[in-house]
Amino acid sequence: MVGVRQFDEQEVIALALNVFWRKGLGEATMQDLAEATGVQRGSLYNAYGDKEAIFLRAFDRYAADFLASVENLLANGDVATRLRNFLDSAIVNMTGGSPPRGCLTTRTALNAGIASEAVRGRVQHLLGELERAVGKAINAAPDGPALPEANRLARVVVTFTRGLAVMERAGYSRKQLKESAATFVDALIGGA
Amino acid sequence: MVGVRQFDEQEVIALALNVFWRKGLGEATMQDLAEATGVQRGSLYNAYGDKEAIFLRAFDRYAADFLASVENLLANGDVATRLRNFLDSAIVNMTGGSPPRGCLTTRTALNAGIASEAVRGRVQHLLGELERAVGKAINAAPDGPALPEANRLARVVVTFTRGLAVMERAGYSRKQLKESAATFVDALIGGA
DNA sequence: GTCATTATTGACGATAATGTCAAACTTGAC
DNA sequence: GTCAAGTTTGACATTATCGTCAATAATGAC
Repeated sequence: MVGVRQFDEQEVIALALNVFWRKGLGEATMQDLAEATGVQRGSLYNAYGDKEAIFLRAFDRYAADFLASVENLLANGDVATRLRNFLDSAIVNMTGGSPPRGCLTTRTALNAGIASEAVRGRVQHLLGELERAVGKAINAAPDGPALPEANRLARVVVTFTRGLAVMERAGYSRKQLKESAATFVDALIGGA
Repeated sequence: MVGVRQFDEQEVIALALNVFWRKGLGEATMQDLAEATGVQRGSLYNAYGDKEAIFLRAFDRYAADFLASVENLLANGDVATRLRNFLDSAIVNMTGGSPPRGCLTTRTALNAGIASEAVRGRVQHLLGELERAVGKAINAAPDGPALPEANRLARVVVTFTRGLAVMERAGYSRKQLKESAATFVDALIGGA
């Protein structure tokens, strides 16, 4: 390797992820990324091609981390406990930062009409993986339902988390979201 | 009145609503609005001031119409029937058009971080009104729960509809959304 | 019919973002 | 040390959007 890259790729992608998380794919500019990473625009174009390529790398990292964390939280307890842990984690994820960053997946999905096929594919894939993980987890719980029903419920749960992400953007507080999530689980599982 | 407006305000706002619905407040340009309405950019600036003012008028119309329609659908039947009607209406609303337009409220909420205080306020107000209408309706149903619980459930239901809107943008079909909604109501009410 | 008032029009300058490129620079390989 | 390969840099042309404005046109009031 001769002409060697002057910046740490991992770090640049992490910093870029933060920009996309706060502004969204459409609103973030190459200038934003250059400022946040300390790498000039020209270098970013040379290294990655365009903004979307950077976004895809950042999103892939985000998706892998989030999914791994979720699988871990879904591993133990009865159905209600697993769902509570999953929903809490999603709420913490979207209300983190100051000001809160919201949910990257949801923001990206909302621009799916504008974004490219590749971006749409990543969102769909992550949502599918979440459904799969939740379905598997509630099916495997000691009091879990049988498989086709578990998968239907998983989709409802994932859909509900997307709703929480929208409500967060609309101004609902972490506390309000947690209360809604608790009501949801109680009503869904019949624990109330 | 001396120099009189050359265009029909109602029609222009309706055409503008369609543009915002398809593109979102941030992505729609004054040029888009000018082309869709047949009114030149300069005239739009003269008549309304800026893009956001046009958006607020369009959104207010949309919100009033949607809310009126929803209140109507929530007026009869047991809790499950009322919720099914409400969810179906939301799904039809967001999957209408070709290609589907999605949900204007949800798209707008996702840009709330960027948008102005006035825009955020409209979104919050509409969501609040929806919660109020749903809470009142399920409380008033023959088999409806008492009030504090009805309101908590209403928030869960409204949150779920926001989730449906996100899933629609992610590529889920009307049929898939309806199936999810049915599972949701069955599980929530215990009708399954 | 005249006029005052308002709307319309098209052009203008400003700003911001994109993508590209040649020149300069850096560095590992030999 | 020299060199070739790849990176960095700053500048450039292009495109898009915004908001404004002076000139022109239209019309209700009298």
